[in-house]
Amino acid sequence: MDIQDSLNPAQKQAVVTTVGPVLILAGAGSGKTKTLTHRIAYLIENEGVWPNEVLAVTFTNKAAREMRERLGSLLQQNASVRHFMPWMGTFHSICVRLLRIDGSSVGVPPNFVVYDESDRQGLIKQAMKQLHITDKQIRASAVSSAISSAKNQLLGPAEYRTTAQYPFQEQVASIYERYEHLRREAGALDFDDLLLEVVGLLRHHEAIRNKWRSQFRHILIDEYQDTNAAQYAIVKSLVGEERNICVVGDDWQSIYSWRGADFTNILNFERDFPGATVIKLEQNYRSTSAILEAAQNVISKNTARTDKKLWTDTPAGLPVQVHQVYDESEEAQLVAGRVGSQVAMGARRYGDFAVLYRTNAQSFNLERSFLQQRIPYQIVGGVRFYDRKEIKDVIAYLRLLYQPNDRMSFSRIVNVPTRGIGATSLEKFLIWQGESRQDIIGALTNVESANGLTPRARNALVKLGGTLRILQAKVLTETSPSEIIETLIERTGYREYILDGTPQAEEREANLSVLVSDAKNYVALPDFLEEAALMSSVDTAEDYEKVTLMTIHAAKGLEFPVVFMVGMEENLLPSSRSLEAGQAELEEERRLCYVGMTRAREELHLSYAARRAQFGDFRFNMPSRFLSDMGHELMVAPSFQQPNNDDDWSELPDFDIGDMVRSSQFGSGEIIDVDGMAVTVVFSSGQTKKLNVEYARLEKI
DNA sequence: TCATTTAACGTTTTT
DNA sequence: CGTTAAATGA
Repeated sequence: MDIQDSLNPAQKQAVVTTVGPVLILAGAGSGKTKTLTHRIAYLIENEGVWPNEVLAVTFTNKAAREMRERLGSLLQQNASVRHFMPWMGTFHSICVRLLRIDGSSVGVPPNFVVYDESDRQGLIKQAMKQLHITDKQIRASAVSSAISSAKNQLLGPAEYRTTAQYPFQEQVASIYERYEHLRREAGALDFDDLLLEVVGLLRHHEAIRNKWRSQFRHILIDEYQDTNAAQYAIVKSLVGEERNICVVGDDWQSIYSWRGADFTNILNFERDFPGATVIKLEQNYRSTSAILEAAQNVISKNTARTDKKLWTDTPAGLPVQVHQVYDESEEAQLVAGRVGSQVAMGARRYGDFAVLYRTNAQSFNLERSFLQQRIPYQIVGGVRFYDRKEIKDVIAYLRLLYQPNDRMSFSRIVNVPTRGIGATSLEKFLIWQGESRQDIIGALTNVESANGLTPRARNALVKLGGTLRILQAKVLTETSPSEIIETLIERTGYREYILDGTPQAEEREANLSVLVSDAKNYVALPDFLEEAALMSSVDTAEDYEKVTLMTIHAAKGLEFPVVFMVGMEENLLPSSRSLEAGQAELEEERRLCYVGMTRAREELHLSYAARRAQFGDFRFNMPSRFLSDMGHELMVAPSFQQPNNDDDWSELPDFDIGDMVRSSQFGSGEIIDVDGMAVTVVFSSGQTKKLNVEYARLEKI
């Protein structure tokens, strides 16, 4: 089979135009991934390009994995099979690889570790503490996003200070400075540093830049509308004299400007790379024309955009359906009910459905209804597997073994499991360790010579040091990651620590087993650590037997036969923040709405509630303006009946003293006190808990 | 000085 | 319900 066979003319052109800059404006559902993979296959098969001369950048690890698989089967069908692959991955993972090789030129240690958002905020809190800035007045998360956007604009602490105007920015400048100092000491890089250091590497080291330029003879960038200034700088540096750069994107689907993404990068591509071939993919293969038309009506209200006209030759299909409901729990019931009946009729499988929402908080009610109606579901995003406490603990141990200057990780695990080392002892130890010019593990084993520590703390530290030293030896002899983890869990007493007799113990242990089997996929510890840090919450494997629940952001690039978009209300979509912020932000919300709608292949349902519990009380939001933008071809489903009781708590069962209840967490018990939302329950296990009926899923029995 | 108990809080979107 | 920070007790 020829690589070009299944392609339409525009796609074919995108595949065979292999010389010079190429801009592919790919509308939603226009076969973008297919085109990209075919292009790579074509380069390798027909143009004699070696796989390792190709650099393909994707937006998520999942997209990279998918592309790798597709490319594998594409190349296998053809004569010559090469068992190695192009460089594929997110900007972040590519940068990790470059820095492992050449990072020493810009002062990045070869064994650096990657800090995620919560690590970064932890370090910011430490920096603030050292500067005696209370985290009451400035939130660490605010500092974090300020630092992040500074880094995304390629501003170091000094440059940032010169731009500071307000007292807040002055303070951030100091924290930023301190943070960078601590981060360097720990041998760690945060997400933004990965990009920033590579920018510096390529800018200031001509030989290295030229090396990579001649290595990557063909560069492909997916989701180019979501690149930020740092990523843009990397692209510009890597493109060599041949200028074989191909970017794919859709300004209509730019939804990450709050993260520093700048879709003018795609609008300026022709200016940056003169003589570029521009190819528009406008035929949509995904959605029915009813869905496509409604989506097009929404997006066309934006002013800052390119002109495109998506078309399809598929039939109109069912009209887009709008459902008005009374409140969020009725909304959830409606969705779950629809899913349940369609599956019961045999018309669909659970995996055919996706429910999309603006904020993660909205998943709660949906989950409850799905549980009640016994419909299997999976949440994509939300809490990452690698964000669970037991997992982060083990990762912290591993990081410390690999990078024994990582104070953050050390502080996390020094008293986990409990060893009798509290805040005071830790601080004393760290001060001494800092002065003694040894790394943490070395300092632990020599801690006898430290003074000021209580004998109890000293003994505990020595013992910990011994254990870590043994484990560290295993890292150096390149024992497999899974083996290291297993030894670690035993030797540190971590297994005993999580088996504390509570009902969650089993789940925690199961999570550790998953971690061990995950680790079996990696030969060396650094590879595993990198994956753990860069694995995003949307990178979870899909399950075809479950309904998918996720944010609209997380749904980008996916498609489903039936999509429900819930919470189509003013102040939610568009969000209240965007309404306050202004026109540009509102246009981004509109794009977000467009992205959500175009995920649907056959059926699209939109719902809005008259009343919604938001920010602690009840809001009465207007239907989203995007609904009226969609045109008149919508089917408005029968409106809700106002529940006959006007009690605010109608969905929550009434609880009285003496009632028997069941909790998924604590088992069954008896209510002994009721105080507004707070209910005191004595459980059969003997423990007494004060629970909030709004959050605890208490079931009356 | 450390560990356990109690109170307060939760709302964008994420590599 | 989870997590986190303060308060309390050993």
